[in-house]
Amino acid sequence: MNTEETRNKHFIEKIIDDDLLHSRVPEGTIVTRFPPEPNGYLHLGHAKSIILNFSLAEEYGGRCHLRLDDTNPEKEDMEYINAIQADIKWLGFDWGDYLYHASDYYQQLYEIAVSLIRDGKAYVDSLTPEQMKEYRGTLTQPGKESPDRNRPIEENLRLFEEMKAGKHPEGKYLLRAKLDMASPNINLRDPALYRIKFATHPRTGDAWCIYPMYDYTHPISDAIEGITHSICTLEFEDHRPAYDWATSIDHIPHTPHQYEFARLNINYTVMSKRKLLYLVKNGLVDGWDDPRMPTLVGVRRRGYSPESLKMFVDKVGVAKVESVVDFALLEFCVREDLNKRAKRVMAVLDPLKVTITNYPEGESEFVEVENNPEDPEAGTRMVPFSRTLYIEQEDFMEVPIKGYRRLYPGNEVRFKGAYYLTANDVVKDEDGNVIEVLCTYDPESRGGTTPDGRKIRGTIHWVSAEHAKDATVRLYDKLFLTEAPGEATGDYLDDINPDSLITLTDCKVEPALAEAAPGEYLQFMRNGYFVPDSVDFTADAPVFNRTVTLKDSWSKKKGK
RNA sequence: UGGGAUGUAGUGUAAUGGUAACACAGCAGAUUCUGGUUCUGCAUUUAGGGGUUCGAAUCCCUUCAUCCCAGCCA
Repeated sequence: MNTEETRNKHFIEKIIDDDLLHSRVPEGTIVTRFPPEPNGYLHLGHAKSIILNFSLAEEYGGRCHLRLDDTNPEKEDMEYINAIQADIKWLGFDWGDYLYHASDYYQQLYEIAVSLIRDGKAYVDSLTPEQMKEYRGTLTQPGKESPDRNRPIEENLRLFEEMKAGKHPEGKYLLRAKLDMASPNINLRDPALYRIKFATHPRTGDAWCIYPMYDYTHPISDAIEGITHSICTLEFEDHRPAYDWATSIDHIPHTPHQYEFARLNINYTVMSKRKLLYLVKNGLVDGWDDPRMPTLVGVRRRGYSPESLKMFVDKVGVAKVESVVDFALLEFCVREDLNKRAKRVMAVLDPLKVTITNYPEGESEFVEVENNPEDPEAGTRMVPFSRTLYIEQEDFMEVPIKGYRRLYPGNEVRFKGAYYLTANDVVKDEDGNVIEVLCTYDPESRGGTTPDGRKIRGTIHWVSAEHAKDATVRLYDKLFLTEAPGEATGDYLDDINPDSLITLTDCKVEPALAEAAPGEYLQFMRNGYFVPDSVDFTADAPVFNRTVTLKDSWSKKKGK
């Protein structure tokens, strides 16, 4: 639901308001539905549709059905049917008792088709696919009527019955609606209603060998379920007349209406099932749930929260303009949400050893660090501190650049929650690389403040060397290098980002992180938001995925 | 080029005849035990051309641009 203080209603809400005002809604309540075809995993584009449909139902006190649109057994699979349900639940929506499948209506759909034939409104056609194409005409030229268009009703009835009984091979016959072959709208040039397919359906098995088409099934399914507002994407605008035709067939119990909105497009990614499937099948990613994928299983494993997705969809809005949303908006929403809920912890991704020369050898202590400055309820935790620590390589410069306020010789910085340290000397390897920084600490600064109240410009994170756990950290970046993958060369694969995944294996993390729970939202202080990987994380070998970086104004400034 | 739709800052979305706005992105600055957060400020917008009107993003005409449709896919 919309959590903004106020937001202008979008055009679908305005339509609903108007329908409610004029009592055009049976039962006085709206009914929406999310109708995916179970032929792949759900992605961010589906999330927009799911959130739109379910939120509308919540907002108006109506209900939202989940209907699996399973009318093409060649493409559909139980794997997808299950995954879709899991994804919707993860998003936080519940269809309650209203789980349906288009296949639930096969018998009814069949009977309606028979009545259509009886009424002379549908006929069995024997045109081959090639002839069909030819007879259909073109965008600028009307089609012509099939010789079978005036087949006697009795014969149509008999043939359709034979189709259903499996007496004819695939492609031999087709049941078509008798509409208008000269219509400028090609969807009205006697659309196919039923085709023969000897395929095993994931739910009905081999019970049927004729399967109803989308333009016939979808509107009638909506009508049967009492859907009031059937919301779909823009490319179905041309199908609305077919939708209206189907819902006006005699004895259809109710007349739903279709409204179209613009699908969600995001730059730097691809959203078509075909392309995503290709990435998976060819090992360009590690599966549908690869954290770089725009699939719901992918972003979930990446560490995006359902709330951040809802915020994103809310900010994107609902309109009829074909648009491409900036990836940065998605990342903003993720940060915005995670900032409130992520537990702050310290993890060093690129370790550099620091030794405190005036800290007693062999000793250690615990310092108290807050879990989330944004959330007073989050409390604090105790983190071990000792003579030898790790900090980020980035946080030390032997010769500091302008504006640098981290550790450098002679500079005093605060080690988060612990003490003030001053760098005095470095140890180098034979190549001249700094491999260790020698510091002294001020025992008076324990807890991060001193009695004299002196100001410290820099605060950096750290872990105690002897207490730290080794961890693997996966840094994810955009899957594509360009805003519109494939736009320049015609092949989206040309724009794949070779560095979309960087795996760091020598990271040092706070000991408590070994007990992190997969899916727990974390912020590695100053590094970004991370989540334990839901597949590979173990206490012995922790693996973390970077969800999103922190906003970073320093690297920009530094680059100038 | 037949039909259907759509054009508002860089991006997305409001404003439906009465001061063009919100968010993201960008750029400054302040605050800060995260160069994060928070706060403040700045720059940038009605596709073009006509018309109606005291007044037009909004109404009319026209041009242009973009998207969708010729599956026995959804």
